[in-house]
Amino acid sequence: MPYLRRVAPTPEPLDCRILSAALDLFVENGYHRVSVHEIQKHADVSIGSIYNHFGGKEGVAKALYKHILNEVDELVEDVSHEIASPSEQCKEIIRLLFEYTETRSNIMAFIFHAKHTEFLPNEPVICNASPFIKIRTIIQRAINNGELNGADPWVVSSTVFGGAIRMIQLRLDGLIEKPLPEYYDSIIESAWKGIAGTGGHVGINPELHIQPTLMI
Amino acid sequence: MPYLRRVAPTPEPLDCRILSAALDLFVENGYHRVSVHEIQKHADVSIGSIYNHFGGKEGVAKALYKHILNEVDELVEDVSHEIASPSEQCKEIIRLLFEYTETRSNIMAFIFHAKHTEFLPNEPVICNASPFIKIRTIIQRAINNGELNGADPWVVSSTVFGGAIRMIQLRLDGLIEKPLPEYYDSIIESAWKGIAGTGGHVGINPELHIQPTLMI
DNA sequence: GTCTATACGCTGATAGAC
DNA sequence: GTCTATCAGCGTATAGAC
Repeated sequence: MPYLRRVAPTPEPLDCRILSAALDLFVENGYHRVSVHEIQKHADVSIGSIYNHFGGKEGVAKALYKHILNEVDELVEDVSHEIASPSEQCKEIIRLLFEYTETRSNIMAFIFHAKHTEFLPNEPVICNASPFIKIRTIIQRAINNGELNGADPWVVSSTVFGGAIRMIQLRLDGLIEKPLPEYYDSIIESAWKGIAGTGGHVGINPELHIQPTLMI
Repeated sequence: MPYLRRVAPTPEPLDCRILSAALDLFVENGYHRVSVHEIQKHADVSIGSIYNHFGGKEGVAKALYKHILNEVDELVEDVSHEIASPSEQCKEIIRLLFEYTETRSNIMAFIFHAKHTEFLPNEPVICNASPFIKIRTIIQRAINNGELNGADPWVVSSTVFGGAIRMIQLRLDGLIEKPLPEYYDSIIESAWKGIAGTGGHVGINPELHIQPTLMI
């Protein structure tokens, strides 16, 4: 009777409980304000287990970081295989990131809000992680393609993803009140067509030089 | 003989030495990896002085934060008074931010890289600080003006500043190798005119649904 | 106001029973 | 492999002399 077996479901693996608790706590309070004891408490495991599995707090953060990066990497891979046009791949990635911001906000917060170099000193900056490199490759393909214009790749990728990432951060910070998917069409159109109105100047501004005055 | 007096110049005020040292250390190592002893050592003052002036490490961070936000606020104010067109104001602000990224990178890093809520729990998110609110007001004026199009203000401001902020972060992370001012014309043009090429689709992508697979 | 020496709590980490 | 009890060290903060 297989049905009965499901009355006592296999409990969630210990590793997952630890990582899940750590993610929540890190996002909520920041890495340094979370102690191993708190993780242990929230994950309902012993301290010893945490050290056995991950070697310590930094090990937990590292595993979490790798795990999440891997998921994002798969997301990019999936999109790459499902869609032919590089330009459309970018749009789909943005659409999915907007979706995740609503459904898995902690993961997005961990990616876009956490300052990883502060608690993972030996890791390269996140922009050099695999999925982000892949995204820049997609951009380059779109440029070669003619789907995106021939400006500097940094400028193109910043324009394509900068607005979306900005909105994700504003949403995570609680400033934007509506779910991001509602803005998807609009942000894509703005990035691709630009935001110049009908009444304004579209050129580069003239030579204006306000001297910097910062004191520190 | 006023000249002679300058042989022994008034030493830099103690407060400034502390804030300056703290800024460097916070940016280099992150707030939590910097101890009060290190600040004391680098600023060449005693621990007692730090506690007398700022009440502790968090007080130093808070003062630094306020000070820098104030400088940015003045920057926005200056631009507002020098330039009439809201749209041109945005461009000039971006130009200045690019300039600062080269000349005062620590300040930019403190603004755009530090996770303030982690060490200043009671402060509102930085996007709600005065200069950023003013910038959004400028955006709104440009929309009312017709200088920027009538999309949602969040979309417009994210498109206008998202690309620039992205480039600042990439530059601070060491990925972009050339000084940002070289990209200024290009990023402005991309944001205002969009980045669609001649050979590509400019429309919204069709209904594509890749299911989320993140596990945590 | 400035400094030195000191106290104390917290946190990451370990040892050892089960 | 899992757990509990305990340790050692660091880092904030203070007390008190000058």
